[in-house]
Amino acid sequence: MNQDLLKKWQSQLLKGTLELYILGTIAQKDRYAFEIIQALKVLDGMVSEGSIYPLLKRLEKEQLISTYWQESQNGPPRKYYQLTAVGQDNFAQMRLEWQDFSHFLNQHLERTAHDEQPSSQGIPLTFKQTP
Amino acid sequence: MNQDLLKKWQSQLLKGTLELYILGTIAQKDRYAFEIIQALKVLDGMVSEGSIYPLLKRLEKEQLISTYWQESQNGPPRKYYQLTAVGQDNFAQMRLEWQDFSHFLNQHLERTAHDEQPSSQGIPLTFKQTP
DNA sequence: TCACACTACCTTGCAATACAATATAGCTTA
DNA sequence: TAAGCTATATTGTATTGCAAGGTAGTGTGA
Repeated sequence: MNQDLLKKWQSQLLKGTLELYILGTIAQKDRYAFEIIQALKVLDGMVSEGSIYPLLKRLEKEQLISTYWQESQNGPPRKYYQLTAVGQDNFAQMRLEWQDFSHFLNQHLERTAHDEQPSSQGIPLTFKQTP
Repeated sequence: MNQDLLKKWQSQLLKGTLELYILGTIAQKDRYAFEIIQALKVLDGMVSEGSIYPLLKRLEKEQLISTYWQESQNGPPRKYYQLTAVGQDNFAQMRLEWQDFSHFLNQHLERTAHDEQPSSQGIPLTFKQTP
């Protein structure tokens, strides 16, 4: 497959989910941006600084996270991020959304895999019918 | 949680995955746009026409799908979409990407759920180290 | 002392994409 | 003729990931 296309698609996959990932990371314990960025470098350059800082800023603006500064033994001081109460709520709900969604898509792909007898009633859908 | 925020996030979740979903749908059997749109209406208005038509156009331009017209018993003629050979390849690969990715994120969230003893080595990462 | 590397922060401009809104037109039925 | 459904399509906007670039503190070796 065209590697450019693939890369473009990967970055599209990140939309939305990157936010969830970061919230999850911070939910574990307080983190500073550079720490997160370093960790994500393992992903073959799928994510870069230019994504993280603006995202963190947005999350702070939306009051899902808050920050505090702390000295470091080796290097400049670090700006730590922590979940607010609202952020925790939000995270929990987004997490459920994600589970529903990924489950939905996986089921759909499952069907694609091994049914060649077309379902007579069109495309079955099972994703959350929340009112 | 703020319902607007949630809705915005849902639409972000779709980025990238909508493409995969559509390819999967067409992989099952040839489809026309309106059929897909109708089916997706079940999703509480998560997806609308304005997303589907441009997407299909893009996929055609990238030669992942091709089209043919066919008369309908009730209404205007329909434009059917089918996967090309390239499209099938692409679909298969995107599907693997998706599986890796969703698995990765689920694992990450899993860790978030029930470890309060912080892993001493920072954030563990297991997502595909493809060369 | 000077240069370099590393840690750490941040901003700007661009590209991709979902979506609301809107437009067009054929077919059916009253 | 008009309404209502089927069906396709386009335009403009907002969101968001990312490459590229910038600032500054700390440590190390020549």
